[in-house]
Amino acid sequence: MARGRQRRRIVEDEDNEEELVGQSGLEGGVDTEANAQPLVAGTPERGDKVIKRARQADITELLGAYSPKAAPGGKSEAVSSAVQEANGSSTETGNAAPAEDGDVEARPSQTHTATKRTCRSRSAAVGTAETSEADDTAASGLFTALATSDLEPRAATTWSAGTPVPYAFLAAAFERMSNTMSRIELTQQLCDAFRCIMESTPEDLLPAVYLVINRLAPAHEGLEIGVGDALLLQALAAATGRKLALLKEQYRQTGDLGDVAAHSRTTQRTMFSTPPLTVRGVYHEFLCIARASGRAMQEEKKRRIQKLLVSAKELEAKFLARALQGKLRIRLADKTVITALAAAFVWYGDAARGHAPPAAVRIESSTLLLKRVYNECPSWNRIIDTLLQLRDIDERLAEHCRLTPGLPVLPMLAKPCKSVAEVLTRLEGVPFSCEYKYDGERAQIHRVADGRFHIYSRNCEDHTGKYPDLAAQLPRALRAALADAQFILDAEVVAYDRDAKRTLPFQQIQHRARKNVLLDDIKTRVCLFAFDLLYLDGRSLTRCPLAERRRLLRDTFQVVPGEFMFAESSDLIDGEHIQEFMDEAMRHSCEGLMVKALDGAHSTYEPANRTQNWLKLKKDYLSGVGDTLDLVPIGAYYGRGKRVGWFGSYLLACYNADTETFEAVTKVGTGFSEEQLAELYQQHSTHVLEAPRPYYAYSEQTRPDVWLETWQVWEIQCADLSLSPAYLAGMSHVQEGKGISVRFPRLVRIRNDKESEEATTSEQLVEMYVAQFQHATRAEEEEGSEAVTEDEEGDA
DNA sequence: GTGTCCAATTCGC
DNA sequence: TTCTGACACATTCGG
DNA sequence: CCGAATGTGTCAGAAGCGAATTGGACAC
Repeated sequence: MARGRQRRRIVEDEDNEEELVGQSGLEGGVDTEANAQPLVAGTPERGDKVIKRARQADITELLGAYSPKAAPGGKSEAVSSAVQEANGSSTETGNAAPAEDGDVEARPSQTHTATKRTCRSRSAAVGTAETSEADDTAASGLFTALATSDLEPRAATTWSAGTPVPYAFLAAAFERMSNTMSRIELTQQLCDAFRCIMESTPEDLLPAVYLVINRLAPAHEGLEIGVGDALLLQALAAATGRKLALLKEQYRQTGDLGDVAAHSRTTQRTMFSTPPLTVRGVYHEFLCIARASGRAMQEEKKRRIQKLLVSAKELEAKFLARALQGKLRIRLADKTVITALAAAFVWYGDAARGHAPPAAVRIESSTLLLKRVYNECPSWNRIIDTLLQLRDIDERLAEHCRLTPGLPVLPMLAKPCKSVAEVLTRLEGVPFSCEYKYDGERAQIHRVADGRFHIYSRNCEDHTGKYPDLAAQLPRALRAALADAQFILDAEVVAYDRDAKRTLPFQQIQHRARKNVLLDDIKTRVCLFAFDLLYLDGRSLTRCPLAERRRLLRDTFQVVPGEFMFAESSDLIDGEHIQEFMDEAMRHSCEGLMVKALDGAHSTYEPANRTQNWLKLKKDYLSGVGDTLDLVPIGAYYGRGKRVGWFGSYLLACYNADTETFEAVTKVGTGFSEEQLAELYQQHSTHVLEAPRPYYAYSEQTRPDVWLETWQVWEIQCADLSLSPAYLAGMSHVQEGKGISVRFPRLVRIRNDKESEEATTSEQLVEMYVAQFQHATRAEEEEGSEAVTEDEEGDA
């Protein structure tokens, strides 16, 4: 299985199928034996990665300074330890008032973990030992609501225990959820649905969870549905016998393929009846669709979708279509699922033991535990498997689903900041560090037991095959004493010019093939800029402070110029220096800065959370600093989903004064308020053209749904200018056959003071494009040979 | 059969 | 990646 | 002192460019 994991679809499918099908009970058999095994063995699945107890003790000691506050009394040992564990990350000192027995529910904010603190009054929070902190999901209202329910799972199910859960049950739940506005209610509904399933047919829980989050398998397995609008519409046409063009038109009007499918369904009702769809059946069918490959793959996918749709009732068809399109639109994602699942398991466990309704506090601590576990082990297969056997959420879950090299961790993300001042207020009174934010690709690098490396992308996709050069370079970066170390490293891969000793633009790295790259074929070299260490030889470091992680990082690795370097960083104090450092970063072709809490309880690694702890500062966030263009809308596209009835995006052009043409530069679909969107639709509807003006320059790939007159000018903010095969602005002026476009366009405002001929010109665009590179070049000249600095070089 | 091109899809930012 | 909007919660303000 | 107003964080769901990949269609 370990072998199979690093390859993709075709060959490994056999293995995967067994794994998925087995665990989800899709083959009918409940398969408990296979499932029971890992629990006993201590480490599910890849059994060889047992973490040594002794090592674990080390880390506990290391974390001693951040010891948990007292857990609330009167709780089961298991839950207490869960709370302790979770609390470990957030309490700076042990001086919080000891929790008393009694009505814990009344003051949940004291007992739950504040893995992330609220930012507003950090100084105050420090002063009061942070007892008033609230977690993101620590809405007492939420947990109280989840703890009160009169659901009788058995009575609420329409199917008998042990039989497959009908897909209609899920579809009905989806429909209900997409109509409830309140998040609390929504979570409650999801919780109820999960409870019904696990009380009656627990083996359907895993496929149900996958259908809810609309994924097929853990991200690193790389299983994708591979169905887009086009194919789906074809299948729909075939299943209902309606004209493709008609369906397309309907899609345009409703913006929702689900509605189209549901509607088509009713018009073409049954000639013969098919067996009802089941949750496991639909999930299994999705798997098959995802795995279809080779000759006539599209046909097969289409056939299977068709089959599903034919068997589907109205609501079922709606959500099947949405699921296949990847837009379930039930207003919930991972975090909500975690909360609902945690609550459901508390109820489930209590039901088994004949307890009274669960207390809000226990649901809260279970949610935090589950969240933590999911962060470090994002595999629902593994988690649900374990939970079903434990029939409870407690520390044993964390034991079985822990950080393991070979299983990617959700990466920590940063919050955008609009100014240096904002950074300072957010990090007031906390030591912090600034790092260059390199313009490359995030990489999480794992060294597993057999000494090999696995490289994962920001989305936990396996990119090992994309960077064989990194795997070859890495051993040189490990210090001799730690040559065999297992680790998980967080870093940025950046295209690098070794002769000039400088980083290259993002477009270079984007150019690399995605899989099966051979060392000899590599043209663009790559340098790794490491900035964090999450795991080292059996120890999870995610709850160490950044200063500590960074120390370990530098103790473990050494700089190899041009191959492995540490992200340039500086532990500064005031805003003045931040600005200076930012300018310096820009001169080194970086995107900006990352600012991170360095020490204390708030500097831990919080996977997947955009916390205050990591802030990102980019020049184009800063108002009036980044590149701004004045462009003219010349076309528009119909909106979908939320944007039905309006234009969802517009095609924008610059003005070529020489040829007196408007040349398409980019589309823009973000930056406007809903109100603005509605207004713009109104306004531009009255300026629609039958056909494009002869002086519009565009390529077929960007042909809009409607053409517009040139009567407005919009100010557009962007991050960079890029060379484009799809846009004709400044065509061939910089590179033969390429035009100029922009990265991350968004609307800033409407320039009512400008005529369309006063828009940014093609010439100006070319100048701006060229200027981008002069910055870096000039910086290099000024700094001489020291263009690349490594503060660690002498250290190596 | 083989090669070439296009359209659709996914995924990086 | 970018952005906005809705919700839930916590704090502050005002009668 | 309590309710209203305000501020903040989280989450979901709109939307962008460019590149690689892959199947299908078509020419040779």
